[in-house]
Amino acid sequence: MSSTKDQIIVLADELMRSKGYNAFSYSDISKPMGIKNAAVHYHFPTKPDLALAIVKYHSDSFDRFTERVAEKEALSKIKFFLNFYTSIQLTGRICVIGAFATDWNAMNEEIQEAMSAFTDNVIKWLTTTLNEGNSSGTIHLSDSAESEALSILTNIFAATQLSRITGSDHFAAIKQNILTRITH
Amino acid sequence: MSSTKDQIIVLADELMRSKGYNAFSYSDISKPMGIKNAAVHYHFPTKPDLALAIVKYHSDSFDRFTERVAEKEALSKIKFFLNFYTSIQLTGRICVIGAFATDWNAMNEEIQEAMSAFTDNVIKWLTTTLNEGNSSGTIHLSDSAESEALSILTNIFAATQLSRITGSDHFAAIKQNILTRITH
DNA sequence: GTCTATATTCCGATAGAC
DNA sequence: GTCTATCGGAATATAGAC
Repeated sequence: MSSTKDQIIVLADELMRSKGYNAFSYSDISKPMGIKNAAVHYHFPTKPDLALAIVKYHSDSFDRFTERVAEKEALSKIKFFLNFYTSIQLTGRICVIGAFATDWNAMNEEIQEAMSAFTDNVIKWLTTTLNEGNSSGTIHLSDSAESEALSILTNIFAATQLSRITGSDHFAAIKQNILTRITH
Repeated sequence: MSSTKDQIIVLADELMRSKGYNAFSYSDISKPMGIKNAAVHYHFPTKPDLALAIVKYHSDSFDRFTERVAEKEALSKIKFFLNFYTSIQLTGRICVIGAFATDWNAMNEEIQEAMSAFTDNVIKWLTTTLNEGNSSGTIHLSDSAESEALSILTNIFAATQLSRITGSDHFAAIKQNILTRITH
């Protein structure tokens, strides 16, 4: 049981990450939900309001993710992170970071700031986790932890994009390459 | 001196890679060029025609690039390739691969096939070049050449996206990380 | 909180003159 | 090859009843 408002966010997020922000409309949300355009506008008066809600949705989801894996070993945390992207790829979507980056100049400042804060959070978590694993010996770093974090993040989120164009085999190869790199 | 048609393609490409395909309109092209909507439609009857022209434009540009560097040493080729992305980043745009990937499900089959062929070409060139450098000893590979090619490509094209959100320092770090990886 | 109805604007696209 | 003029449609958004 989730509220109409929550259902709208989930659906809008799916649309955003499959067709792009400017390719979906309020009726793409209202029709499959069996409600009217005006009902969506009641919950989210403007489309930027909807975009902002999508950012917050991902920000909250990521916070829950980090809490869920907090007690696990570092390399295991990274694997859970990468497996999350596998589920994105399997459903034909792309990572929210790339989706917003592409439409960046069509977004207002409030949305941009929320996305920046969220993305910085992801990078910080990756950096900290890589350092953890490096200290305990399960992860091997050949550059600074932050540089490796940026490398891994761009690898995996771009892999969801690239595999749309060239096929899912490339996603698997990129994911494996990351694991090979940090464990050798 | 370039034709109106060529100027339209260049401008449409800039718009596509700064605002996204569905965020720019025919008047975004005609107004700055000082012509009318109908003139753009004369050269490109439909918007998908314009998108297809953008793909061909990049495909031709890439072919000219590979010819230009053909006689250079492998590591030097890779550096030219990465420097090309630096110029993309400096102008605030993103790589065309990511731009089309995000709007993938809003594109017709003809465009998708052209983009797939172009992207495969880029991957093949990277793979061949990495093998070249590995044989001559200037490039170090710790995985298959194709996996490393995919890793480098996703790193650098996603870096143009990520740096929009978190700043240009991250682009520099990712680029440096690639070079460190293949030379150590 | 959802509805009907509608306002407004913009977009992609076309016809026909020059 | 570019223009004026315009069409049809879709999109965001709002007013007011229920």
